Amino acid sequence: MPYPAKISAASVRAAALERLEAGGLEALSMRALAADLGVTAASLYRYYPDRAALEAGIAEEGFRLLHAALASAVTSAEPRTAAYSAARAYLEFARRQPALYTLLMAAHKPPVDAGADEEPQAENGLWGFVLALVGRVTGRADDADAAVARWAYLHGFVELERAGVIGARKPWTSFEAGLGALLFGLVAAARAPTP
Amino acid sequence: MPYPAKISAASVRAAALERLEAGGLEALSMRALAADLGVTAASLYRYYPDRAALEAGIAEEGFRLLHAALASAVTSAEPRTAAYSAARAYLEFARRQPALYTLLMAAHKPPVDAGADEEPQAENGLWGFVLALVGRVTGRADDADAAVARWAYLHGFVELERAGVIGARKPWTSFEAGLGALLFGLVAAARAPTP
DNA sequence: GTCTATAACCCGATAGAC
DNA sequence: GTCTATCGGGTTATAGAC
Repeated sequence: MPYPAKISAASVRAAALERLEAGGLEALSMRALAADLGVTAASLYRYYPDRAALEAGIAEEGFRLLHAALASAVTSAEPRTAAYSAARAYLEFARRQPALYTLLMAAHKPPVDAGADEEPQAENGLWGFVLALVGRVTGRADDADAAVARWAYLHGFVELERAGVIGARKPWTSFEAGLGALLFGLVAAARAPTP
Repeated sequence: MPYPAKISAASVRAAALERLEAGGLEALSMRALAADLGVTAASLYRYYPDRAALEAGIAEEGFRLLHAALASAVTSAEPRTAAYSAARAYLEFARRQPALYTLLMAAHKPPVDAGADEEPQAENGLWGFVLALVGRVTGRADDADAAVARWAYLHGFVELERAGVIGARKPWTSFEAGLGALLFGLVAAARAPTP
């Protein structure tokens, strides 16, 4: 007689996020997740048809969380200050939720399929935010090259730190120094259309 | 009567590299690897006590391969040209052997253990090479910050491309542009000890 | 040194009762 | 909507015969 449902799509996602934070991505199995929720694995399939769908749902929520974290970190109207704040927030997000971050980065793997653009909405919103942020620094709107470069730097730093490459050398100072150098160079490149 | 050994540590590693290239990291199971070699899984344990040891052996070899690829790509004595060549070679290595590259980056996870530095030799050699390469551009020897920043950018670009983030936007132009901007900024920062 | 056989786990997913 | 039971697959690793 369990008439009021014990779980919901939202509660499944929430439990999945917790488990992800705690035990990493590979610890997220349908069985274990169901156990956390006090149900059996079979029940989950009422809310998500398979594991891939569940991961997609988590990623969608993760992109929203990341977007919100970046947006709320930007308190200054000065472009460069804003870019720094957002970069630190990005790094912190990845540090605090490493498994979720990994899932986000692996989320849009499905490379082609068809022509229809069915990218997750939350991700598009995030990309637009980053694009605008960088554009205000370089003075060029829609400067995708610059935005990609910045993102690559941030992502690479996150992963190197995670891999243990940093730490032994110099953790924090490298981040600020490299970010400063990259922004400096991007601004210079935007002003002089380069060789 | 199989007296001459069918396999060896080296042949195991070689087969593992092939399989890695073909089927990705998760396709590298002791069973499948043994099947490739024409033996049973149990035989592998004569040469590597467990899976972790095998992966470590592969990683060691992978670092040597990467180091060799970078070194042979540097044909110019001009620092900036050399840095560009090495960067392209790095990107190409990651593109051609994606699974091996992933394994390399995940290889030194074992974070602490004890005080003794038991890092793989091949990796230290690689780091020294990169450090010298970047140092010649910035004019500062042992500029770890700059080397880390450059590495982070390269690694991040590799991973973003792999994740499908690039491609849809702008693949190649972003790489060169961002790398140029980063190097420009690093040189500038090295000359003026910064704010 | 390689083999067979097997222990002891893990996983995703489904059918059908309640 | 949740359950039990189960199918069918995967994995690392070991014991002991040859």
